[in-house]
Amino acid sequence: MTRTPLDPRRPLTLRDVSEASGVSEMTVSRVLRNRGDVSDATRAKVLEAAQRLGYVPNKIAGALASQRVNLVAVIIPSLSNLVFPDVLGGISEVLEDTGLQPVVGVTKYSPQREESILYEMLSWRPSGVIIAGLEHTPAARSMLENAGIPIVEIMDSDGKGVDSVVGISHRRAGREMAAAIVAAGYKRIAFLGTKMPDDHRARKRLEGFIEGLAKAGLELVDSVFYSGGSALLKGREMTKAVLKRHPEIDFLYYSNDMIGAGGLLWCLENGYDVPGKLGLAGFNGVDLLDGLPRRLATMDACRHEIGIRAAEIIAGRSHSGQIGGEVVELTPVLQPGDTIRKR
Amino acid sequence: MTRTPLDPRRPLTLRDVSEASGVSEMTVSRVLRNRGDVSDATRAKVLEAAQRLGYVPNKIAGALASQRVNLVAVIIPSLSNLVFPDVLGGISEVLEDTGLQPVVGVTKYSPQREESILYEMLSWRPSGVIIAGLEHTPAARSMLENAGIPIVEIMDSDGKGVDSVVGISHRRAGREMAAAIVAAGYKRIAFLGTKMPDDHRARKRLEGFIEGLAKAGLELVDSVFYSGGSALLKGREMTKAVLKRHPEIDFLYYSNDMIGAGGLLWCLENGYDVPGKLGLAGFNGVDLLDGLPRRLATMDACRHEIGIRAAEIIAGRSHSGQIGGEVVELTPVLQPGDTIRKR
DNA sequence: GTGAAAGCGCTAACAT
DNA sequence: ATGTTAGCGCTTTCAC
Repeated sequence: MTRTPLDPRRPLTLRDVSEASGVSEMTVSRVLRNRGDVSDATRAKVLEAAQRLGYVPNKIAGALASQRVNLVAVIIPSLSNLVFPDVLGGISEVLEDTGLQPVVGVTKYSPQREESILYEMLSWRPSGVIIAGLEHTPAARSMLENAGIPIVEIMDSDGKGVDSVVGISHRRAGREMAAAIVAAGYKRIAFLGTKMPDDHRARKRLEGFIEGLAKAGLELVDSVFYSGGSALLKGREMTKAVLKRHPEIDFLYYSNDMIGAGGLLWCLENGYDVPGKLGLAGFNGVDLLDGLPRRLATMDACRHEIGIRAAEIIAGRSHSGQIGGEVVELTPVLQPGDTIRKR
Repeated sequence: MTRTPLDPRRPLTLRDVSEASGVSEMTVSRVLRNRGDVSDATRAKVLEAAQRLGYVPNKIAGALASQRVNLVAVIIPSLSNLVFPDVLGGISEVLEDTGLQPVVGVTKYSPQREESILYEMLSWRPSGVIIAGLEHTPAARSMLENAGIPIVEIMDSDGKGVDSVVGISHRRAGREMAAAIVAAGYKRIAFLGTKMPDDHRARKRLEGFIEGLAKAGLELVDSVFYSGGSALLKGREMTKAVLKRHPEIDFLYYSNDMIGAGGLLWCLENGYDVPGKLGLAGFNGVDLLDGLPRRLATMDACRHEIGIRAAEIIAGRSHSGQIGGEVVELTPVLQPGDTIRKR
């Protein structure tokens, strides 16, 4: 399809607005970007023409000329998680009044996908990258190191980041949950999680949890990992299976609130004495828990604040004023709810 | 900051790869895009150099030169909804092997935000737009009409679209739910929804529902709208309130499954005879329902398939082969579950 | 199979 | 306050 000057579907250019308004391209450009001094009269002429024609600027050309792109790459493992939408909320909130725009990529917990999404996004020369986790393929890590833009790795602070890091220590979260459970007098404890070899944060929580139990001379009675399907349903099924196998269990630690909620519903329906004879806890602090018949014990993962702090670093508005290499470790708070007994 | 030729943070260009490999920029470009004939020897040299240097192509320049952008704008109202992540899943699935990349914008149900996000996205000259709903500001509609690229409006088929449309009739969904409820013998019916003046699909479902009741000579006993907070919790609260106000109610129709689930849990805890004396239904068919103590009646909104069909149209792979103006009306299926009594 | 030249639509820098 | 010039880093086109 050739582009004649008369083709009505040819996207409009600055030149069209320039001709329609009798003002130079440069001045049109200035008006449209609110730059420099332009008289009210010409400004009005230009805006009228642009609006009448329905001109939409070409950011591709603009970005190439100015070497500036108002995009921030945000790379996360999943959207169906309830946790990442919260992080994104925090990010948007901050970026909204900076002129920066988040662009989201989803890796599905695959390091290979992460690598290729990162490559794709970097090829648009964004102003910064916010990426979940500290574990990346060597190629991805090297891209991040050489990108020459601010990088913020989020969610996890257990390890060394490429540049800035905003997260929580999942290992510590696991340890503290173990400590709370032990302190409440539970002794025969099992772990239920989703099978996600590349969910390093869930893995670290489990490691910390085991460590915490060990400190009290305890070991996990059992651990189960499922994958796929409705998390709520999986939580039920896993709970039923593990309690059948080990009726002596007195505490179930779930790797996330959704499966924990499923487990809680199942236990209540089946007449378990929660938290008297059987304690339960999840992780994340999702607001879905507010609607359950009983409050599942959990730990707030600071999702919204992680988003805010990460975006602030990218926007150069971080509290510290530091340039790069900032490390922010947030502290998740244990919410004992009604599924850990009081002592 | 000036860019000396020695600055190690200056992004690499084709020229750098060209010099490092002793091959012309043009040939490097061909290798990197797998275009045209290049001898294996030079191809190897180029790839080696590109990899060694860590070259990441500049898509901005590429897009400007080629007038081709592999981006598809996807504009939706919310991510925390459980429904849009499913649509996105369908979209990605299809686009994955077309070289196209979805870029997501979230409007929060604000027409103004939708307009500005659309403007922003169009300024990157995407290859297509997938946008939720048929209702837009006049300016947004005009941008869509003049964009000169495929537009697919999704989720809703009750109205006239700009170009292609893939969705379901929410009015009809409401009518059919009403018919099913009436057929089951319920008579004193209330509606519970979230207060969302710009959620046109929820509005149309309610309108269709009222219409369906009218056909049987019935009227809504009550309707309640809440906003904000955990949907599950809101569902509980609304249910409690409305049943207190109108104890004679024998059916509750919820505008979405999440508040429906909250209502279901509350009713079960409070000893209501569901579905004998009180029937319940939601909308969407979210898989969370699988994990509830009883299956909430619902209607599948065909979210995943909507994503697939929309993406196929953008990718030019639609079954019909039609160019533009395609209208696909999907048929939501009533899933009676265990909360509508059988006759 | 490879290279040289022109230009995509803008904006930085420098006039005036 | 407004205009002119020279690219931004690629790809298209055409030449060899």
